[in-house]
Amino acid sequence: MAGAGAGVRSTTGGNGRNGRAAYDLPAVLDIAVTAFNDYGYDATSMGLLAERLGTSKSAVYYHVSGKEDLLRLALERALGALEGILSLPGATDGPAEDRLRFVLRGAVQVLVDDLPYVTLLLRLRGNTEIERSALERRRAFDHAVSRLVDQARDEGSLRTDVDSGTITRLLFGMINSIVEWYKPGGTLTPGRLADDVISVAFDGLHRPIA
Amino acid sequence: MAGAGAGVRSTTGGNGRNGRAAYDLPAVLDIAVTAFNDYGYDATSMGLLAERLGTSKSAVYYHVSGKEDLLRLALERALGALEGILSLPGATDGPAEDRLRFVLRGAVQVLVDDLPYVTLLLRLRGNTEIERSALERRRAFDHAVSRLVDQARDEGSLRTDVDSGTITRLLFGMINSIVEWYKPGGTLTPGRLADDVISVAFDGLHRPIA
DNA sequence: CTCGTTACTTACCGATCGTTCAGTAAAACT
DNA sequence: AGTTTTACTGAACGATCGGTAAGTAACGAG
Repeated sequence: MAGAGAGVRSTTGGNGRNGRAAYDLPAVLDIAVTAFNDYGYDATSMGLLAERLGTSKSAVYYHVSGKEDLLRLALERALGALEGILSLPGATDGPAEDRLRFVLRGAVQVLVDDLPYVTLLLRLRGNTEIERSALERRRAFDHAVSRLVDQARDEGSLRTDVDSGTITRLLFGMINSIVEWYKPGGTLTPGRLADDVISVAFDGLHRPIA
Repeated sequence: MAGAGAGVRSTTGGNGRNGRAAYDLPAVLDIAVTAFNDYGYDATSMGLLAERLGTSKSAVYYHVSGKEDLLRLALERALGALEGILSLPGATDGPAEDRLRFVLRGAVQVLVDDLPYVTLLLRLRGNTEIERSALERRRAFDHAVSRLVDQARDEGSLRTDVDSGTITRLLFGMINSIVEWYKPGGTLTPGRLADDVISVAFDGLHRPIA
């Protein structure tokens, strides 16, 4: 066993089958995603990943088919979490403004829960097929929220003097920026963060009338 | 003269001195920044830049000392434009809320005017010394805006139930997201965009009371 | 113990990266 | 014309990249 790394072995002493104990794939993915966010996907070498895992480059290839496979797995996790929001009852039943609030709150929650994974998703540029298909799914999610904004407008809840596409984009701009500055574990809890985001988005920066 | 590219020569037939006419450095920078944004700084090769310029790789090195030099020049332009806002009279005189509105409007204007340059700045990760020093200047700008938010709060213009740091970050999240979706030349003019941003930021998404 | 399966290790491959260098074409100056 | 200065060309450098091949150590099953 070479290297000075921690050695992220499977916590289960064995896998119930023959052979040596394997590295924990989720742990491998965690380290890969962190590195991708630190240095950028392209600038992160498989050698660096292996070093951080305390193993060799080719050992990584035993678990994943290649660098793009790591990216694909990570993006799947982020997209799955986001898409899951839309199928919850709170996103499908009730007045449009309530559903919009529910989805936005859920998005903040997912952002915080899977911070590095969503960070990776939000920084994609779409230069490979994997990135393009992930971006397409992300656009589908954005579009679903955009429809909620339209419905809330139709129901009279939202202002009509600003284009609804602009509103949706500014909304996502605000929410997505969270991955660039939020540090979990501080005094700002995820729940309070979601409250603040929703409140600022709907009521603005001015002091409340009441 | 090899290559099939456009050949971005200096528009001035000569430079008033000896020797051949040179490539226009600003034009070279434009192409470099566009490529950096398309593929990411690391994934953009000097070979690709040369190809887009209709030149050879080594010809680029006659004008710039290296890849990082291109990054440095580009970031200098973006940061200079942003910092310029803060020294204008509108940013230094008057009530804090007015100054805040002025700076936010100016930031939107700079974002649109120097879109690719600011885009590059906003995507930095800070892995080289050049990136780190640019990020420090960007943080200084952010901090100046944060102080304006604090002053506006002290003057009673802004809500006090949300942390001012959170407010500043959400504000910048909204504004900075513009580089990810705004396409100049459409029906949404820069001035209207700035109006919408300021209006949504201060008054929120709800329909106006009046 | 032996055997089969799993999980690696070391060494290496071709390709591409940023960068350099010696030579040369093109313009202005005399 | 010849000279000087500027702007480039083509080829190559060492380093590093993602990925592979062949051999081996570690385990469970019999």
